[in-house]
Amino acid sequence: MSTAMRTVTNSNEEEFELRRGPWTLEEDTLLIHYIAFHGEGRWNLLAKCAGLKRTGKSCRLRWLNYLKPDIKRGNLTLQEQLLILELHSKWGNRWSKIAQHLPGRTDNEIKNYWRTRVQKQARQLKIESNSKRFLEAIRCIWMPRLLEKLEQTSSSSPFSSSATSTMETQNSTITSLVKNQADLALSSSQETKLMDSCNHQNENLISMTSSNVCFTDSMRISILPEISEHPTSPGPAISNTAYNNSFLNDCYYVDISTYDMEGFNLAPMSAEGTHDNSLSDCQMAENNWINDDESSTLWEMDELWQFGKPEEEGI
DNA sequence: AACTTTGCCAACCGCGGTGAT
DNA sequence: CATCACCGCGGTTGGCAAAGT
Repeated sequence: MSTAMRTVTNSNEEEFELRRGPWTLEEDTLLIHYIAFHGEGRWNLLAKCAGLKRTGKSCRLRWLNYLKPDIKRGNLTLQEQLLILELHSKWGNRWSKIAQHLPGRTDNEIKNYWRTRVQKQARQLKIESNSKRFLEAIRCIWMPRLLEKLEQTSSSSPFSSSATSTMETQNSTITSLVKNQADLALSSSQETKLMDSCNHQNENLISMTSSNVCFTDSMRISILPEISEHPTSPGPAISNTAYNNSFLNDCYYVDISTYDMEGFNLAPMSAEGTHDNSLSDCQMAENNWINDDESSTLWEMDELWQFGKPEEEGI
């Protein structure tokens, strides 16, 4: 039987065909017009009244994830990625809740992003995507990297990228926050201290210089406005966000000076690179997990290796 | 060029919460 | 209070396209 059509027998009523699978243009039009006149909600009733041979659920999903006028299309911007990372660290797989803070983005889209991009990295590192270690990697490497990239794009071509063509409100808010944070961080010349998880592992692989991103209790990234439990439009209010994850209680210093974003394409490792042969054991990530134009790869092989190593030292 | 693998995303499914009866 | 229907959420799957071999 075709997967696009299933016969459903209703004990009380006539047998009718219930469509499944991809929506047709005609169905979309029907749904759009019906909602335009009658509004959304009461999905089962809506499906019947609109003459759609779909379940209410299906209609709701189609509307919310695809047809709704304010749905945003295209790659997630750096800001959006940052938001997702941040909010996920806060709320976990509460996709709907997270989506409320990304106007025009659906929970489905965010969920897909997480599964295809983020969890993929965890798989390749052979660590649990919800493990402390991976969360640390996200916070200590990925988010600072996004921040730096944001900093670069906002200063070099503030009006050119799609990142600035969408999410204008959040963009200006986050960008300014990011800038402040970056300035703050970069002005710090404190003694370098490696992240806990990187502490005793191949320290020579990460050359530290005087410019470091410094995350301390008092100035944790703060890239994001305080996100309320009940989001209000247009955008979240601004205030400092303190990370309360226990594993972040330590002060993390992440050297970003060694992360050459422009040349950061994790091209196939050269044999004479700085990397241990044992890297091959680690099934390192390929070079394009955030591979659209504006969000080049943010992982460095060295860093991945640090996090990809088996749990040790009581982390 | 043909085949296989991988990535992506739309859509479906099952479950739990909630309100109406 | 119990039951039912509906709704929303999160997990999972299927199918298509691109990339790789």
